[in-house]
Amino acid sequence: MPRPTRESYGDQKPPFSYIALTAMAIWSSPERMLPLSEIYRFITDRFPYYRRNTQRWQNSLRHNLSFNDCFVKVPRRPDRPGKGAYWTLHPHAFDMFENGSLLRRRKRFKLHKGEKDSLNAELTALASFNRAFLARQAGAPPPPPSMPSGTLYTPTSSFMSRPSPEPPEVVGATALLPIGPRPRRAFTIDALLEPEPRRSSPSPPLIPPLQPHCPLPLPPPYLLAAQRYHAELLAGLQQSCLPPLWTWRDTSQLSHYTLNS
DNA sequence: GCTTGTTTACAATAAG
DNA sequence: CTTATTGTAAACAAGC
Repeated sequence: MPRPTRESYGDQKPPFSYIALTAMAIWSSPERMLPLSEIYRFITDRFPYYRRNTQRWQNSLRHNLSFNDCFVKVPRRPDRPGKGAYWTLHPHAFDMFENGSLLRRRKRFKLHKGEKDSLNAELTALASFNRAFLARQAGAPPPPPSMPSGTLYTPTSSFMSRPSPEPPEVVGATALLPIGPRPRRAFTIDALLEPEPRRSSPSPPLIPPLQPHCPLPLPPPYLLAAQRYHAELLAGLQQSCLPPLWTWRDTSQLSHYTLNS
């Protein structure tokens, strides 16, 4: 645990809003996304002021996470078990802070209803996708490595067996992007298990993941599919985010930030 | 019971 | 002064 130095704000309240503090935490992480507990830890590690009255400010921070559209809750990958979801920044929310001042935003970032709906549909589809994989993992033994990559997923778990008009091999994606301009592959396990995302038109190359999680024993196909989805999501987020918004000015204490121009 | 997350309500403060 | 943004409290649900 870092000790406060005379360079830090010490016990004084840092001149950053909760939104700014949360954005710093998210942005400082390698994957640009953090669970809630890690956001807490980032703040308490660097700003001693927030080591007291934790109930109060953490409630406020959670309020900000839910209330502000600039924060996006991303479901955990099935191979990353843990509590709570990951929080990241919306790709369109990076001009919130004007001229390097993290003290107050230029304007509130607010999504229109259509954008919000399609984003929520996509994220709930991802959550359903993850749950389906977990259910399959728990119910049936992991698929043999010889499983053909085009194998359709037949839902067997209880939560998938609700009466539904759509084909059963579509996992929770019935409402995926009914409106909205972003084209994306059909969110079926079949589509995600394909070796390469086929793109009808040449699209800009995706930014490679910062930390490719690819252990030597190759994970089963459904894990690859989930990883690919998250990689695409992350790449999409990063395309409008690079280069990093701010850097540390004091690397020993990490309490002062400067915004890159 | 605790953590995470959502939501409403209202006070406080900065910005225009 | 008016409005927009931020901070705080609180009720509540879901999941572990």
